Amino acid sequence: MTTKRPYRDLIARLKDAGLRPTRQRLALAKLLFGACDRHLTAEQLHAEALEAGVRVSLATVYNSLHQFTSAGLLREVVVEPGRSYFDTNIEDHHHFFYEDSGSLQDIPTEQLRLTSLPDAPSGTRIARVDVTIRLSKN
Amino acid sequence: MTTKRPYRDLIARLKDAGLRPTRQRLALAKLLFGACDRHLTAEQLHAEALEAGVRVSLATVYNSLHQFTSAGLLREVVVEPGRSYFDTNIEDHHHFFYEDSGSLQDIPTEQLRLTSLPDAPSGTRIARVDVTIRLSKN
DNA sequence: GTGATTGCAAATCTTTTGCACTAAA
DNA sequence: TTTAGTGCAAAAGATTTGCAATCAC
Repeated sequence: MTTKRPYRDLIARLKDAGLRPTRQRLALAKLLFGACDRHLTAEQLHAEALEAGVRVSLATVYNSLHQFTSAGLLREVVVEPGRSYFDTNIEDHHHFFYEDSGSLQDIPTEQLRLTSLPDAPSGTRIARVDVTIRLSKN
Repeated sequence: MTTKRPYRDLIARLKDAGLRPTRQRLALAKLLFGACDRHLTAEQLHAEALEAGVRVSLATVYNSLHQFTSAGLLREVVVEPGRSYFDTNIEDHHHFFYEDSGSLQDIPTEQLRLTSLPDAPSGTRIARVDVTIRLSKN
């Protein structure tokens, strides 16, 4: 588990994305892509890294998250003023947002499919469609 | 145009919402609700107020926007990290977001209707569904 | 070696807050 | 009056940036 083995894929993944597999990027990538799909803020990822014994600065976490996003490894999700989430699921999908806890959850694709979309205004094209279902407590 | 006439409705509107029709709130309400539907940031509204010769502090603009939102006169829309828009259209509707200019535009209701939604997870109810179509330049 | 990456601290930007002052009822 | 509302300046958060030190290749 702590061998070099699990880094194999990650190194390739970073290289393919044009990013040098530095110690920090690898450690962050491992936390992000190691397990299931996740929705994390920079702050949260930074805390996880420190807990895992990875020395990395918050600035580098921000930089890495944006680099991963530009490279298409992550998706940035904005649902609250003043806070960005980074989603490891880059498939086409949508979100539940729990207003009370501020957490995000993927909506299974088959449960929400947009059948018809408006045309993009002339001179533009649709880059992405985000559906957020905001949930409050009963 | 600068008579007291146009304030009649606004005064009633604020009073109905449980807000004292102060000079600042009235002026802001006039800018917000005077014409067509708008999408404004606090900063933008503050600038407009100053241009219109209304002396009001940015803090009061923020306060008023949130009070209007709580009162159901406005809707807060979050599409970009670190910036909130306030939408004078409180009907059920969705948005185009122009990524290059950072501006919002309503999508005519009939052009995007969600036919099926997932059930709300137990213990929660759907407070709102936001669809944002992100547009980039061709 | 050399250019990319990192860490730190300072800067920036939006938004909120505390509190004395002012205005609406 | 009396209580809500306002303005200011300071504080708070999240994020970014500049630059010297460090690391990957």
